[in-house]
Amino acid sequence: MQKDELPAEPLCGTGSKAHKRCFHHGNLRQELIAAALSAPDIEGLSLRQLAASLGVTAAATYRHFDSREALLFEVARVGFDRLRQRFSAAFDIAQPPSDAQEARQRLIRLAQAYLQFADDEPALWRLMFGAQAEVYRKTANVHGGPNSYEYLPAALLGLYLRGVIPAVPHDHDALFAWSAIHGAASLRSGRVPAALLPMTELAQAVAGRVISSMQHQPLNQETLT
Amino acid sequence: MQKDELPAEPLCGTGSKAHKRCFHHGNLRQELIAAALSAPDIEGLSLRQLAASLGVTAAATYRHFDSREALLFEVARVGFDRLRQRFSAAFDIAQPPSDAQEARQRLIRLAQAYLQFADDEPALWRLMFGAQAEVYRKTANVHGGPNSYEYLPAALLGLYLRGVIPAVPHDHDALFAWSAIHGAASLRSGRVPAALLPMTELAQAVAGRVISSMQHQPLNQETLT
DNA sequence: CGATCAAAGTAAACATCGATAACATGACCC
DNA sequence: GGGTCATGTTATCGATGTTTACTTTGATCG
Repeated sequence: MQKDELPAEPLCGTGSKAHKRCFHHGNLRQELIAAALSAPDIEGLSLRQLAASLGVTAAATYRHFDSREALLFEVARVGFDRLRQRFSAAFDIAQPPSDAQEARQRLIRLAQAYLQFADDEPALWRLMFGAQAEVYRKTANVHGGPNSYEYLPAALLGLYLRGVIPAVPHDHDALFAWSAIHGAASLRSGRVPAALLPMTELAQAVAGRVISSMQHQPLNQETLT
Repeated sequence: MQKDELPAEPLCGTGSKAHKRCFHHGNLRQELIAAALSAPDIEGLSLRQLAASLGVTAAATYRHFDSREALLFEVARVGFDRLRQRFSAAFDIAQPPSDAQEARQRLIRLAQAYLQFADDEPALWRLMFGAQAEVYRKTANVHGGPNSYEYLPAALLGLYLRGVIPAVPHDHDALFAWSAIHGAASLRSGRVPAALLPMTELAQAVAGRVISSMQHQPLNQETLT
């Protein structure tokens, strides 16, 4: 895949400065995580097979992780960090958008980053947002820097700042936007035929409609809370 | 739970009229499905435990299902049928909405049915729309009657017929609406805090915004395809 | 330099799982 | 009443996650 994000874990010696590596296999911990990351089905992977693929016994994994779950937990952590990196590439959260057009593009790029991630790393995506999402989501941001969850509200606020939408976005607007983007990614990941259009098109369709939903005050009949 | 939907499977005798039951355990097939339906984690259930809970050996299940997957497949079928029942209770697809207000309420009720289902039967929901969604979705409508997937387009068309939205809904509109509703259910099912507001509120917020996104023609800058 | 000792591997075992094969039984039909 | 076949049981297999006991390794220090 690519070089990984985790800081080098404690090597062998306790107090001394980090030498090269310890002995035996090297730092198995990282390799286990890396191997798991590139597995076609992360949630369903077998510890024994994973260990064997690294030329190591299954029991060796328990020197580095309490359980299979604990390994997946660390894998999910890497996943959330990768997602955050993609978000940070979509726009600089510290800088307001230059104009209305840029404000729109930010939301589109954000949606596209989300969708592209699900496309690029489907197994990792399923681990992070699948059945066990509740568990793994906790790992979302132990890291420093801006939180993954800050980007969407920031993008929506940018739309207001540049006059694209008439009111400060409500919490419900952010939830709605997240739902729409996440739902689109989920349907696409599930190969729902309608969601399999070219991704830039999908990102624009979703982001554009999210913006459209906020462009006019809710009409008289139903208050949208 | 409730009495189940599947027609009584072939009893013991081939040709005769249905007597009481066959012998041994009775119609194990139905009871396996029923027991699986009420398991706290359907995807993760163990055939052996399930069989044991019915006082039967694990091997007995293979008289009725080719594999564990085949059982889950049938469970998913029941799930999709239950979901369709909820949809059909939301509105009569054969009847156009009486007026604009009713057209709106139809979409809200549809969203609420979807969300309520995910709330009421979370394990079944995860089976149907989780990691293996692609597999199980095929079971969605073997049944007769209107397909689950027809309700959403019908609701959107109703909005147009009653003048709530100015144009015939595009396929992308239906995809967007589904994404938003499905995404909201997914976030809620994953206990994302923001999605844990009272469900009627959530349904209104989502459906209202879906409608709002279609109430005005897309503005000049981005064609929304 | 060599003894020490903890970190990091192995090997073997256990319980559980899905799945299969061989056998047993009892309901039904002629 | 005997045959037959659907439906159960028992026994077994290979794979899995996990634990235990043992061994190996090499960094550390007197």
